[in-house]
Formats: sequence, structure tokens, C-alpha cells
Amino acid sequence: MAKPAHTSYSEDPKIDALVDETIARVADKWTLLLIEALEEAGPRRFSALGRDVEGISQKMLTQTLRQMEREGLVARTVFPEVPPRVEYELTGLGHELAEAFCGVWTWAEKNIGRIEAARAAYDERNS
Amino acid sequence: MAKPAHTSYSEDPKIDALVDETIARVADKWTLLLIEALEEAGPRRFSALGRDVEGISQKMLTQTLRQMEREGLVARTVFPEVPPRVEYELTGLGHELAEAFCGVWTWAEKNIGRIEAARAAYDERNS
DNA sequence: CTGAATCCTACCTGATACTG
DNA sequence: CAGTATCAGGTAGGATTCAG
Repeated sequence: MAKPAHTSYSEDPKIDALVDETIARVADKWTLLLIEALEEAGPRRFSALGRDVEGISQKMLTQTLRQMEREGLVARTVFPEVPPRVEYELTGLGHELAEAFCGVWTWAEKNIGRIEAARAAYDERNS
Repeated sequence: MAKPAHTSYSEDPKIDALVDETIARVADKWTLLLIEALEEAGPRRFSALGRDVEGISQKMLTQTLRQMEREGLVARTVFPEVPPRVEYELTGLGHELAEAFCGVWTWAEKNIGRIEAARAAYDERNS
């Protein structure tokens, strides 16, 4: 079968693997929600993010932010004050990813109804 | 701060939560790779998918396909033959999701270099 | 306030064996 | 071929405590 026009898969399986790995790292729940929060609110400090992202534990907040910083998605700025203040914001790369994810977001928002219906139908069939 | 124009977040926090949940369910590694495989190859049978998606166990293949079927992303067709043949293919909803993810895919493919560089820089700073 | 360190649980996942 | 059932190991993630 011919490759659909809107896919953009590399011919190189090694690149494919790298891309898969990259997406896997970037497409986890907390990363997604943090990108969302940062995209919406702009530069934001640690505790504020903890409040923005409902249900996130301090551990996962720290861990995910570190990971995102390492991937180049967020910039971390420490202000030498007392008490300490640390701000996080999306980098250019982070913003671009947020835009890329926008399509998925829109899709989910638009299709909640269809998904719920599909689930109900499935559960009905298998009850 | 004003809401960026390209975000499409609902005003309703309840919808937001639903969308987050939906994305979380749909954005896992194997689901992503299966969408990719199915989008590329069209209708495909169980064992073929197992070969397409490198590293997936039979258990996760079954589990992920069931989940996707429940969410309405894939259709499952059983052919009453001997030996049994079962084919999976993306539904309309599934195809739309694949297209939505296309942006993320493109982003990842385009920015592997920047990510690797960011990671190297981070590791350098923290060594 | 911003984290790091520890402990502990639950689930994710792979391997293996078995069925229609 | 297309699964299901079971078991064991690793890991993600939460709660708690402590520190700069």
C-alpha cells in the first residue's frame, strides 16, 4: 500500500526509532499538562505550577520539569532572593511543541462525544 | 497574561479534565506506534501488527488494540475461517487522530538535533 | 519556597504456558 | 492464527520527611 500523503515518516529506520523515542519521552501525561499550563500562563514559578496542574505530586512536578529542561522544552530561572524564587517558561522549542500538540488537543476536545459513545457501545457489546 | 490565540482550551474545567483524560489515554507509547503502523499499512492482521511494531509483546498488542477498539479508534473484523483471521484498521476517528498527531511527529523529526543538543548541554552543565 | 531523599505500593510489562 | 491466563521483575508514582 502506498504511503499516505500526510504521513512524514522517514525512510531511515534509525531516524524512525529516534523519533519514536523522542515522542515517547515527550508524550507523557504530566509533560503534556505542564506544557499546557505553561503555554496558557507564561512564566510561572514552581509552586504555582503545582497548583495549576491538578493532581500532580511534588515529586512528579520536579521530575517532569527536570526532564523537560533537559530536552530543551523549558527554561529554568533562579532568582537569588530570600525566600528563593524559581521560574519556569517554555523555550522556543517548547512553544513549537505546544503548537504541534494543539492538533491533538483540538481533536480530543472535538471528539469527546464520539469517544464516549464508542466506549458505551463497546461496553454494551461486551457486557 | 492573555490566552494565546492558537490554544483552544475550553472555559469549562470539567471539559478540560475530560480532554486531559482522553489525551492521557490516547498518548501512550504503544497506542502511538500502532496508530502509526495502521496509518501506514492500512488494514492489518494481528500477527502482522506484532511484526510491524518492534518490541511489543503479544500481551500489550492485545491489550492496546482492545483499548483502542473501545475508544473507537480501530475496527476489529473477524473472518470466520480456519485458521482464524482477524483484521484491524483505523476508523474515521482513528485516522483523524493520526492526522492530529502528524504535527507532533513532524515536530519530533524536525527537532531531533535541537533536542539532542539540549540534552548534551544539560548533561554538560550537570556533570 | 524549592527542592532532594527515602520508603512503599500499584501497575506496567515481558515471559511462559495453554486454548479454540 | 489469535488470543487468554498466570506469574515475576522492574519501574512509575504517591506520601512523607528533611534541607538550603
